[in-house]
Amino acid sequence: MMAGMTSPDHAPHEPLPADVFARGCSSRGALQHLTGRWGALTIVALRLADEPLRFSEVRRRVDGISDRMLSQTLGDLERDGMVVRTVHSTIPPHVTYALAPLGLRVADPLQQLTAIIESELPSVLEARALYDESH
Amino acid sequence: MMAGMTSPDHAPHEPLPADVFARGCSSRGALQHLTGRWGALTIVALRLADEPLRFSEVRRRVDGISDRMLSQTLGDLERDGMVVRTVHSTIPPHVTYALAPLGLRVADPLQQLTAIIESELPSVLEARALYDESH
DNA sequence: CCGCATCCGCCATGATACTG
DNA sequence: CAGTATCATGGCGGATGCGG
Repeated sequence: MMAGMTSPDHAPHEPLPADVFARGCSSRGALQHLTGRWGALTIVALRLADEPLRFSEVRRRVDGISDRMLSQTLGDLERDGMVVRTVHSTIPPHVTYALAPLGLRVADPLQQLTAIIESELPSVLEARALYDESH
Repeated sequence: MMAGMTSPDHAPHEPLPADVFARGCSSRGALQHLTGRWGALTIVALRLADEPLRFSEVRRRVDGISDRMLSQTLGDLERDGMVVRTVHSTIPPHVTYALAPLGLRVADPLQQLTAIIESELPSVLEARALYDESH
């Protein structure tokens, strides 16, 4: 029994069990991996690169991420089918990460989101200044 | 595009465009408020409601959120200009939250993201099962 | 060297209780 | 009803070390 809002789900074809608003739904976990501190930036970095990136290249693009968090983030995303990890048997060995088809789909809204935030940052800063004045 | 390309040498106070990939950029904070644990769900809940919601209504829709986190999340979003808080001087007192224009813009990609995750949850679960088999 | 696992300090989170 | 205050905890992230 899922607690949560009763969404106006009038899907005539098939039931949609997934509900990100439901506390126990697995989609929450998947969303968290994408919207967590580093998930979105990692996905968008891979999207903007438009080619497989090595571990250190992702780390360089996602400024400030630690090895540990990058490793964990990529692992979570790979497990969820968002990222494909490829080991190249060369010398020295060489591992690349690329977006899986599913990762490419979620990358689209994530990139839109980062683009909006970047372009609207002045508005955000202005709103913060106003807010801080009266609080 | 400039995203991800933190030029190695540049003037420190140059009016550079916002870059979510840069460690110190304020846009990181704004992104974090939106992609944090509760930010996206709160925004999308307000978007789906399509009308101002009371504190307790948001809490009911965003299943599992605590008073403390909802208060903090709404406060952060209000400060960033994403949400408008309105106090109605009635008895009992009545406070509603609605999306500001900027919040409405970011709600669009966020809602797309949640929709993709919900519809693709079976793929995610299948990917996880495959991953867990070989790890 | 690159990728990733372990130890540990710290902050965000959450449960509970209290206030306007 | 709409929050705020206090305290306990777990996840985050840095430093370090190991394995390929």
